[in-house]
Amino acid sequence: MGDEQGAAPTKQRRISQRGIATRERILEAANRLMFVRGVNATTLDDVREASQTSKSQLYHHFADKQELVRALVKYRGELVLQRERGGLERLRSFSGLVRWRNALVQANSLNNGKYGCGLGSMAVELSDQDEQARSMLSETFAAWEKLISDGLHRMRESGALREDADPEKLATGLMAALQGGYLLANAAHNIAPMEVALDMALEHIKSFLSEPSGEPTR
Amino acid sequence: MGDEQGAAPTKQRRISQRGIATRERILEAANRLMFVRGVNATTLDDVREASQTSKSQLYHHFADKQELVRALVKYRGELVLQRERGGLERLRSFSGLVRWRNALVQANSLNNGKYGCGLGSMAVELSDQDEQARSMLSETFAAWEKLISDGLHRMRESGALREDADPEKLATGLMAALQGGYLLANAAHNIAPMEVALDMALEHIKSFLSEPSGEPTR
DNA sequence: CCAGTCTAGGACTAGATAGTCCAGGAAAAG
DNA sequence: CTTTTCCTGGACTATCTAGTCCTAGACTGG
Repeated sequence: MGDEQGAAPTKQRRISQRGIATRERILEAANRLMFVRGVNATTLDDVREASQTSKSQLYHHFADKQELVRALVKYRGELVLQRERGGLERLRSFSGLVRWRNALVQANSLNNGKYGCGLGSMAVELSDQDEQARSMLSETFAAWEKLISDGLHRMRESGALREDADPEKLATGLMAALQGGYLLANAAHNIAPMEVALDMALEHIKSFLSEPSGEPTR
Repeated sequence: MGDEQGAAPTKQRRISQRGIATRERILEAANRLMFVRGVNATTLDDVREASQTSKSQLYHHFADKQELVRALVKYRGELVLQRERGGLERLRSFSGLVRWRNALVQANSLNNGKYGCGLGSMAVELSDQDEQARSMLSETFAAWEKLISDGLHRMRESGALREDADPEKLATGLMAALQGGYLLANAAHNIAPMEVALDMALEHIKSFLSEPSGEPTR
């Protein structure tokens, strides 16, 4: 992932606190605007205005719009992964997954599912347009899935999950249900499909829980 | 959705075969281009060139780009529903679902999952941009889900599916898995996540099958 | 075959948008 | 305090794109 912002390797730029803050302000504004309007429907002038900066600053910190978008992909990816690490890093039980599900649903129901997943929508918009962005997004999804599958591995090692459970596949299925849920909820302006989808995926995982006493699933 | 092309209601336009063919050619070209590049990244000049028509024809048949896009949403929706009707209308068994799954996977693997679902990608791109397009897409998704849930209802009535199965929820879950699968496959340029996601949803449905043990699934 | 209406072609315009440039100001270095 | 380097502002340009307009040709009904 280590790609520099276009600065020559020999000539190292001094970068001041103010500069860093400006760059951050631009990214933050781009993130906000492009989340609601989409990447292609957001102009640099929109970003400039919302970030209280100027054209030359934009082009000082980012070579062109494509680089800004790529930086945003990275930025948003890190935000999501950081948030998800909080909810998944210590995942050790099925009830932890349920709590994770509830947090996502609640977060998305604040705006009635209106805007979908920040990563998923970028993936749809950019995949056929910017190969580098696509591969970064793909890696981010993989890292996100790994947070889930790591948790499922822990559950399997602790005996909560049966041996024949495949954490990677379960994580992929859960992620697909999540993304599909976001998409349908966004289209319908209704959070329900997202809940149904996540519940399906959780039910599927549940069917791999070890059965200390009770019936298998139902 | 009977909205006229801007013509006054009293004055009805004659429309010739040639005109119909031109309109169709435009829609077909827009469909093709916007499928691979996305709606916003496709210009009217692209459409004009690809359809071998001219600006005035575009604006003769469609009031503006928004109307063209809306017509495309309808057009593509009808295409998908027609295709899906073929695969789902006579669905009566689990193995029918498996065949349906295989057909979708095979169709999408032709281009390595590169372009996702024509409806899903439009939904992501247009939902926050054109309320009317969003609601049409939402209705199309609902109709698609209904094709599935109708099949599941038939399965329940015939006793293949248990009484406690909820066809609507199962259909929503399957649709979400499908859309999420498309999205992840598109981002990864790899069909595998779509297969995993669909298999999860089918497995979930399978868990609601009546159990006279040996139910052949393949 | 004539008139009126529909269809086609493509040049043209207005506006938006990505990207450039340069002058002035702020911050660090000595 | 002076110099150098970096940061900021915003006017400016070239280009792209949606949308308009005018002319010519084709079809249909009488």
